[in-house]
Amino acid sequence: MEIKPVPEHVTIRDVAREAGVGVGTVSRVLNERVYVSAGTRERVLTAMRRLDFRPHAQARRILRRRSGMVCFLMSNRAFMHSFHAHVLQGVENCASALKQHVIYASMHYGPSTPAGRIPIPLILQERGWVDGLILTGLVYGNFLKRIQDLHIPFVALGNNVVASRDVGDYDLVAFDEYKGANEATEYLVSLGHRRIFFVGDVSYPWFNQRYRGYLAAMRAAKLSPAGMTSKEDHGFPEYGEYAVSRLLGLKPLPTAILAGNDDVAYGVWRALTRRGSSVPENVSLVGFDDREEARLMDPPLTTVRVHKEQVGEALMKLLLEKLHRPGPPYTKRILSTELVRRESVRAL
Amino acid sequence: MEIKPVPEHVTIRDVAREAGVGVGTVSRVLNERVYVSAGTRERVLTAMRRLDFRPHAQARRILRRRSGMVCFLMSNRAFMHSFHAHVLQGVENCASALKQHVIYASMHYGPSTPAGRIPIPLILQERGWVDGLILTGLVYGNFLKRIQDLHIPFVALGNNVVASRDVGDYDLVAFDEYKGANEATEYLVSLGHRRIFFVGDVSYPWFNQRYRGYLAAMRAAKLSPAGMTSKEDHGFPEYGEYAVSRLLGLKPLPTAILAGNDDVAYGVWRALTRRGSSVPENVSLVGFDDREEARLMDPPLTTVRVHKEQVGEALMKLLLEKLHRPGPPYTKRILSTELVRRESVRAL
DNA sequence: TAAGGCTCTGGAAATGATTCCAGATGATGT
DNA sequence: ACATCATCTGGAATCATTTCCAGAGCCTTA
Repeated sequence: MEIKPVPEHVTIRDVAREAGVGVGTVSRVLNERVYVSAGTRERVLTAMRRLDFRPHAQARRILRRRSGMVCFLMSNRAFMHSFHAHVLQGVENCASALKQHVIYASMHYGPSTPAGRIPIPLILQERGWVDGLILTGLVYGNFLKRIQDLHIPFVALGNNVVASRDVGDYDLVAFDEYKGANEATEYLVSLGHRRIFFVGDVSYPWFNQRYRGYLAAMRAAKLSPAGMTSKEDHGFPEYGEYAVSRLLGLKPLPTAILAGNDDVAYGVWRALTRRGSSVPENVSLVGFDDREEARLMDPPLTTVRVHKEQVGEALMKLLLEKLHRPGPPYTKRILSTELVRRESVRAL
Repeated sequence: MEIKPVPEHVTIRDVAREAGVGVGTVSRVLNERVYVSAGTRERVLTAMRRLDFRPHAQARRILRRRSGMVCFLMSNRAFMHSFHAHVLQGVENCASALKQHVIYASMHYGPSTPAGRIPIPLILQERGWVDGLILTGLVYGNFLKRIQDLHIPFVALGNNVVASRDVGDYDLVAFDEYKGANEATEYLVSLGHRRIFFVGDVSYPWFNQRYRGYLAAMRAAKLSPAGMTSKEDHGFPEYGEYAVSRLLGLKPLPTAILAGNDDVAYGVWRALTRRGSSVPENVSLVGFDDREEARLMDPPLTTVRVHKEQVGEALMKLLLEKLHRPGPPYTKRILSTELVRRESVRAL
C-alpha cells in the first residue's frame, strides 16, 4: 500500500478525499449531527486521525454567528491585583467548562470624558472578535453608555461601577457589601462591643456600601457610629495608619474597628501594634475581602470573605444567558458574603 | 435625496455599492495599501462612516494566516497570584501596543503523565485560534514535549520550568535568580554579616537557583553556608516559620537570613517577632520578588525586585519575533533583578 | 509615435468551514 | 405494487474578506 503524503494544511476536503466521502459528511461527523451511518463515521474519524486534522477556528466561526470568545475588560487599573485575578480565574473556569475562550484586555479613560469621545478598545474595533464583554476594574457611567451604543452584550461587576441614574439599565453581578458589613458589625455587637469604629474612605463606592451596612447595624443596636470616613489621597494601608493616628486622640477609645477592607485593616493593625496596642487584647479588628494575607496576619484577621471565583463564574454564566436572550429584562445577581471568624476579635 | 436603509450586517460589498467602487478597492482602503487615489479613498471612507462599517474579524483572519491572538497559558495553579497577574499585565500592555490580543487559559496535569497522554488544552484543539503560546505557571518537561509535537510557536517563562535535559531546546524569558540572590548575599556581607542563613525549599527550581547564587557568594567571601533547604509540605510562610523554629536551636545564631521569597521572609519575620527577636536589631532579613506587601511589612522588607511587567513584555516580544522567524536558533533572554534596600537590614 | 512603466481600478478566485437541497436507498404500511 | 417515510449522502451555495490578474489611462523616453 502506498503511503500518501500528508498535506501541510489539512482541510475538511482532504479528509473527505481520504475517506472517500463528501465534504458535507465530514462536516456532519465533526458536528455530531444525526444521519451519518456508523460505518461512514468510522471511516471519516480514521481519516481525520491519519491526517491529524484539526478544524480551522476562524472558518468555523464565520458561518456560525458566534465567535466563542468573551472579553474580560479591566478599566482604569495600572495592574491587576489579587482580587481581580481571582475573579478572572472564576471566569476562565466557567468559560472552559462551556468551551468558551476569554480574552484579557485592559484600558484607561477618565470619568468625565464624553461617552462618544472614549476611544473604542481595540477588541471592539472589528466586528466578531468577541460575543460579549465582562466589565471589571473601576467602571464609570460614561463608558457604560459608550458600550450600550455599540450594541454588544455585556455584564458588569456591579460593585465597581460608579454611575449616576441616567445610565440605562444593564446586567450585573455583585456581592452584598451592605449585608457583609452589617453582619460583621452585628457580630461585634453580639460579642459585647459597644464602641465600634468604621475606617474607610466612603468616596469609593464599595466603602460607601459597607459603611451604610455598618451604620444600619449600629442604629439597630442603638449605638452611635464613629470612625473615619473622609477622603484622603492615601493608599489603603496608609489610610488605616492615618486613621489610627487620629482616632487614638479620641476618648473613649474604640474596643473594635471595622476596616473598609483587608488592606485598610492591615494599616490599622500596623499602627496599633507600633503604638503598643495589641490586637485583639486592646482592640478587636475586622477586615473585608479575605485576601490570602488576612489568614497570615498576626493574629489572623477576622474578615468578610468575598467568593471571588464565584463572582467570576456568575459573570460568565450571566453573560452567556444574555447571549441567548439579549435585551431586557436586566438581571442583577447579588451574591452573599461570609463572615470568617479568626483571632483578631475577642469577646468583651 | 433619498435616505437608503442601513443593512443589519454591513459588509465590504455594501460599502463598495455605497461608494460606487469595487470590493477590491474597499479592501485596499481598509488595508492601507498603495494605489488608491485620494479621491476614491475619501469616497470609500465616507461610505464606511455612513454605514458604520466594521470589518469582520474572522473573515479577515481566514485569508491572512495569522489570528492576531496569543494564549497566556497558566499550568498547574489553582489561582493566579499577584506575581503572575503582573506578568499577564505586562504581556497585555505589549500586546495591545502591537495590536494583538491575549487569550487567558489555565490547565492542570501531572509531571509524570506521558507527553502523548496530556489532554490538549481546548484552545489548541482547533487550528487557527492562536498564533503562539506563552507558558507560565509550573511547567513540566512532558508538557513542553507535547507542545513541541503540536508545532505551534511558544515561549516559556523560564524560571518556572522543571524539565530535564532530554526536552529539546526552546525559547524562554527568565530573570536572573542566581545573580539576584548572589548580589543580595554580597550586600549582607558588605554590611559586616558573617553568619548568613538561607531559607527555602530547594526542590523548587527557583529556590534552587537562588540557593546556588547564595552559595557562590558565601564561598567567595570564605563564609560557610547554612540554613534550611529541605523539602517540606508547607506553604511558603509556614516554611519560614518552621525554619526559624529549627534554626533558633543552633549556635551560633545567624545575624542575617536570606529568604527564598517574600512569602518565606514573612513567615520568618512572624516567627522571629513572636519569639521576641526583632528585625533588624537581632536578625537582618532579605526576601525575593518584591511583592507589594514587602514594602508594607514592619519594618519594610529589603528584597530582590523582579520586574514582572518587564518579564511579560519580553515574553510577548520574543513570541512575536518567533512568529516571524520560526524554528532555531532559540533565544534565552535573561532579565536582571534589582536589590531594593529597605529597613529590614542593618549594618553590623 | 511606439514602447514601456507607473498608477489605479473592477471583479473573479480563493480561503475553509457549514447548511441546504436534491436524490438514493431501504423499510414499512396498505 | 405503490406510496410514504426515515435514513443517509454528495455537492453547490454561502459567509466576508483578501489577493491576484487583467486592463485602462497617463506620463516618460527614445
